[in-house]
Amino acid sequence: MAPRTRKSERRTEALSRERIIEAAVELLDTAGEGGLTFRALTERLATGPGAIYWHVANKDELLDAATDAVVAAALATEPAGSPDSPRDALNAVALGLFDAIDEHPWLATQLATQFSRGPWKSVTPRILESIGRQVRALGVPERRWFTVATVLMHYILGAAGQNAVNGRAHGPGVNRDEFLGAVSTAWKELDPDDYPFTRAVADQMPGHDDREEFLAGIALILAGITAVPPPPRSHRARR
Amino acid sequence: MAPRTRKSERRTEALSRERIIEAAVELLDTAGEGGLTFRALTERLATGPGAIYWHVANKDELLDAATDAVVAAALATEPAGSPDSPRDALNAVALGLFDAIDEHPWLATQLATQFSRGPWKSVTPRILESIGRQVRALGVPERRWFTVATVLMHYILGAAGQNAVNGRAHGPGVNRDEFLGAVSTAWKELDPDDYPFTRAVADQMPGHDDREEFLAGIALILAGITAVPPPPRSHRARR
DNA sequence: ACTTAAATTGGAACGGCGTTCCAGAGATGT
DNA sequence: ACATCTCTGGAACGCCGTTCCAATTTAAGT
Repeated sequence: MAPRTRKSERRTEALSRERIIEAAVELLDTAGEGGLTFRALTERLATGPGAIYWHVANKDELLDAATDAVVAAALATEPAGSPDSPRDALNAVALGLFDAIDEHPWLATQLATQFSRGPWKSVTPRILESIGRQVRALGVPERRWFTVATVLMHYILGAAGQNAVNGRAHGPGVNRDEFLGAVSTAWKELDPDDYPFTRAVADQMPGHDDREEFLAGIALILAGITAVPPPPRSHRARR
Repeated sequence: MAPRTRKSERRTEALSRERIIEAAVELLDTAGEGGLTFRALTERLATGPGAIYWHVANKDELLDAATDAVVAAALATEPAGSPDSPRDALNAVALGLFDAIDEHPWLATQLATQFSRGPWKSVTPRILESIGRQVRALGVPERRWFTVATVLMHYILGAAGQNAVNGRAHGPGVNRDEFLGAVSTAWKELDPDDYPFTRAVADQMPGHDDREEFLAGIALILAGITAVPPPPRSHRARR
């Protein structure tokens, strides 16, 4: 068979796992979730698929690594000795994730799908740890650590992902206010018999400030912590 | 050009959007998220792609429809006049979603990605309405409806999705307890300096009952409702 | 009953994706 | 100089969602 022709010269700057992950993040940021393909990656890195597969097992691992890198960076900001209260520190962690998801909208989907597959891998402990430390600092009894941290984590990721979507462009010239207004009016056209609640909240949606609403949710959960906790386990008020 | 040869006879039972969605759900249930392909669908329905595309715009719409159908069915159970307290009714809604996600594990991913794209379409108001009605019945002041319902929704969907993953097979002969045990031991091998909290909660994870833990999270949020609400809006303590 | 138009079907083909394969170029040691 | 190992990137494979369109069934008009 004919010998393969080698045309281009070898890369000058060596390929590395870090460079690949970095390029993947940039590609996801600029071209969206569907923008990360091995072909786009090979073009951007001026190489071939085999070179990438030498450093990375497959696309899932690459996505995991990109997610982990961005989340780690988001949680690493504000490390130094800010003598804030645990509440403020928790809000800072939450807003850090909020901003990271806002800046990299693909994170929302990626975190969700990563939770739904190999959920307890690298990124989950990272987030749980950051939240959990503040939960512990708040004086929550250890028995309830898991419940409280889990509630906070799910709310933070869910709400941040939701709000990140609101702020994105949904077509040419559609900004956040227009988008939320469109949703609001769409909800007000729902059947009054089937959707009384949704119609009622449709009014208060367009006006609110995202971060404030987000923090209000966290405050609500924290208020639940200080309230009388239900007895240990399987011991709720009965008889 | 040569005339196409027509070999098989036309379907006896007519194809319809409902039949396609039904087949899609079955395919997702049996073969997993990756199991739904147009080729598998054409084989199962004994037809061709064009026939399916006549009834359904594309795969995303099909996934949306499948998700909506399953969620609607889950929320439609327990309609009749059970004179439960709003708390019990809310728990019932939450457990309905919990069970639906447990029975159709692809729902977790699908709901998450659907939230991250056209988030305010059909399925979101459906869930928000079911939760919101109970929030209203609980006597929550209208100003806080959106916050409370949103917190509950994000927690319910996040935690239910997470727990659904735990219960699934992750390889041959790996059941829930083994899986959680493996996660627990993996967490206990994390760096004690970097992950003190995660290591601490690793112990209490394998033992707990899923539903009880799930409901404990909801109870925590509900406890926050009755606690003193933070001042109206844009009025938090500053300066 | 015959004709005609519209609704519906399903086979073939297209472009793009993740992935695999492997010849060979650079580096390194002998 | 050679042998060996690391790393590269072009070509090709199989599967995917989707499109195209001839063929067929159904419905309507006469």
